[in-house]
Amino acid sequence: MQASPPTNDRYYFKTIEQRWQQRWEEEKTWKVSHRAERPKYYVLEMFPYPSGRIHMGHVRNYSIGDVVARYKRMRGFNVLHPMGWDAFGLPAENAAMKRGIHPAAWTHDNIDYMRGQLKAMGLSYDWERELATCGPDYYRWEQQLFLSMLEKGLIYRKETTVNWCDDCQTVLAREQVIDGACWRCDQPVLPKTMHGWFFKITSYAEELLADLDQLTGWPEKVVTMQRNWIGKSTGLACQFQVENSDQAIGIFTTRPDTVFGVTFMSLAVEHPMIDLLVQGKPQEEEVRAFMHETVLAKQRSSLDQELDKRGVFTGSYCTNPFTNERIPIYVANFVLMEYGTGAVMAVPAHDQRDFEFARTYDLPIKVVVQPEGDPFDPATMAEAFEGPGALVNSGQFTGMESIAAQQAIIAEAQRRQFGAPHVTYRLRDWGISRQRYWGAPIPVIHCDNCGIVPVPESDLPILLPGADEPAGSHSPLHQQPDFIAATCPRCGRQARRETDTLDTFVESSWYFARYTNPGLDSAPIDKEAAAYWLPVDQYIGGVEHAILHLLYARFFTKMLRDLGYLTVDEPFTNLLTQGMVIKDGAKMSKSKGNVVDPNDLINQYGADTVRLFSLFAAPPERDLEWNAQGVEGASRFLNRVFRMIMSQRACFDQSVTVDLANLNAVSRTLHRKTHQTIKRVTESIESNFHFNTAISGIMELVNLVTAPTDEPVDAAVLREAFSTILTLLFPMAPHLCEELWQATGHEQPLNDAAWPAFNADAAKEDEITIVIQVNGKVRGKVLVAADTNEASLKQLAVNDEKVAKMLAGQQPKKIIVVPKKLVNIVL
RNA sequence: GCGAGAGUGGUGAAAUUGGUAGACGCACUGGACUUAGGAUCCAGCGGGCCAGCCCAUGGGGGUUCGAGUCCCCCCUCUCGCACCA
Repeated sequence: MQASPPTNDRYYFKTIEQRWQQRWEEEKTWKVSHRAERPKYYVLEMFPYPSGRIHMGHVRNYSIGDVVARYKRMRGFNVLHPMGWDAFGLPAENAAMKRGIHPAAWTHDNIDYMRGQLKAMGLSYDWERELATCGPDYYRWEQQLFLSMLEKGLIYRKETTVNWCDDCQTVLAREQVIDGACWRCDQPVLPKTMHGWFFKITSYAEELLADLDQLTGWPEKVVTMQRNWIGKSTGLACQFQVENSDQAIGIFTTRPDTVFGVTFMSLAVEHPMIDLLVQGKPQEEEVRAFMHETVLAKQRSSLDQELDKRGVFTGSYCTNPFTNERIPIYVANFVLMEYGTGAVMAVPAHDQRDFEFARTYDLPIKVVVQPEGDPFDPATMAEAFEGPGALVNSGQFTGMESIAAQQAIIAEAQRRQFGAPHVTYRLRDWGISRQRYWGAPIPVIHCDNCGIVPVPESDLPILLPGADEPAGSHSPLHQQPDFIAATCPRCGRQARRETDTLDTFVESSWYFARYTNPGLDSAPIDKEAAAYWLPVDQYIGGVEHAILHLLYARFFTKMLRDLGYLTVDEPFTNLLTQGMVIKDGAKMSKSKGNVVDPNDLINQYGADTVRLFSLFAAPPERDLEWNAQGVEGASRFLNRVFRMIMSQRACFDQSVTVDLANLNAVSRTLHRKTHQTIKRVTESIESNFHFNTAISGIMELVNLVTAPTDEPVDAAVLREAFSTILTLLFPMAPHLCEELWQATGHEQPLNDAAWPAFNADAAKEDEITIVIQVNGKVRGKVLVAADTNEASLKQLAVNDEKVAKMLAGQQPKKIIVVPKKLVNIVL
């Protein structure tokens, strides 16, 4: 290794950073194994999509993760810190089309470039674990997991109305539809009927909800969002017999206590029983016209505005099983087929939507829940009463309170066998079929004889055709006859290969488990390695993944546990959702034209400066306001550290230890501050990763060392201060600190050093400032020995010149002494 | 509408269990060193009358010897969900 001559006045970050990066690369400094004595720590940043080049959001995300990784290593942990690429997806296909190249080529070029950028940041990854989800060595195992899930009944195929993005020519999951538009291209989403594959995530709904309580290391906001997304409702499922028919309509309600107030029934326009109800009725034509019109209106309104409540009578009636009342059946535009049963028992007095509908069509309103106060008058009510109260007009349940009545009514329905307690979730099964090329092929074969036949495991992987030939086709698979042609594994006849590819969110749902042994060629997951490393101790990424990715990953973890691969229930013990990088009041983005390219910054200031700035400007969970001058500030600080240590490194020549008894005042103060800083920095990192305050603590120590003094500083104390500064700063600015560590004569790299030990005695102040207050207002300060007792403090306060003046001889009412803090005199 | 979070100097932000509000940085001002300084160093830096004091953590109440911190009401902003029966 070539050593550049150390100089006292110039911090050549380029030379320094290249030298250490090269050494880390050659020595594979961060290679880890699950066979180790030390306790494990798994820190993971959400892996990037290889879009071209890294942006400031990446810089921030990976700087935070790298500090955690390096800090934990210094604390003695065996740290797993991997990196890879979420490499399948639409942008590659779009870019490929635009440029006339293959998506694989585009993706791999981007990966190569971005890998170089990450290495230029000096991030401490175990690069031997790098994986790209578009590689057959990754998706082959995903295909195998698909087969296992299929076998277990966790995957099914059905025809549904899907969210179709015409621009992207593909289906979207419900989670990928934002305000009626595609999450990627922002174009309106259209309904389309087609066959698709689904993961039965709903069979884990209860566990996904219940285990949220375990996630105490997650931001409450994310837990709440997931809870709302899963959306559990409990209530009564109940049958309403259709008049003159052997059919019944099933309904679900969370308010069984209002069942005596039902005055009509509303069906979604998609409800399968409508045909039967209107057949031969005079209303048939009107109902069909309404259904048609409503379907069109729902498409046009792109879901973002509430429609007026409208509907038509079907001409049919059903019977309320509790009252035997005759209930007219309507079709209504506001009832959702996807939730509950698509049929609603309408209680206009106690549901605002039903109320509006009833007022529009002049339907009866019957009050059955009455809170204390004046009784409601259906004729004059301005809105529905949705709160609890005592039941009225409710037969045997009259007089009961809502909550008790709900239980009693459900019990009654059960006893009389027309209803039962029921739980409904908002969460729906995860549609995973995509009609695009650049994704993992779904490993099944369609046979006219045998139906859907899984591809035998020995035939895996089903390779994505053309991916390893630069000129290969990247048309959607349903347009590639060579791919489609297959023989049925069961009967041997000609059959068709499935042409859907998997949603890219499938890849990111289990990559963290694959990292524990990414090269394994006999199974998707190395059970031994996964048992050692998982769960991820600290996961770090953007809050935009609060629902989608994090819910899917949790689902996969539970599913992989049930398949025998994992032993944990939850994948991520602690979650840090970092804020956005903001410039000029808006998120940095190409479309806004306010991006700052990390490359330019690294070239101009060096990786350490860029890292330091992104850590110092704001705590990680908060948005980070971009500020060019702030980068200058970070750069200035590192230069100061460099000059400070290079100009005084002679103190490292002798190895004397700190001799507390013989220190002058300046040295004693520095020794104390050094230990106080260790405590402060450690606590800032440990409690909540507030690196901004950790860095300001180090800055204070540097300020003290460089402040002019009238006494010489003891060499051992100075050396201790310098070592401490370098060690504490190392996780944030590793290149500079390693360089200075070496320049001060250390043989072992700082990377292998331990976090400095805090000495409480050394940090203890022997003199403290006591604040003197009168009536809670600061009136003076006095410097006293730390062990001054309460009585003396009181005396000191009363004798204070200013206090004495205010007292003017009178006795204070009360004197409050807070040890080591203040004395408050109450007049 | 429902749910969650946040409002502190010119600015990014700090403030154990309630205990000196504004640490640290940026910007700014003055000075030193310099042919020069956008380098570096020293000093100042919430507001007002510039002494002593008063006013200041979105606004208004309250609890307390003492409130940025706890309680109640209101305002503003951000983010999620949104006809979920």
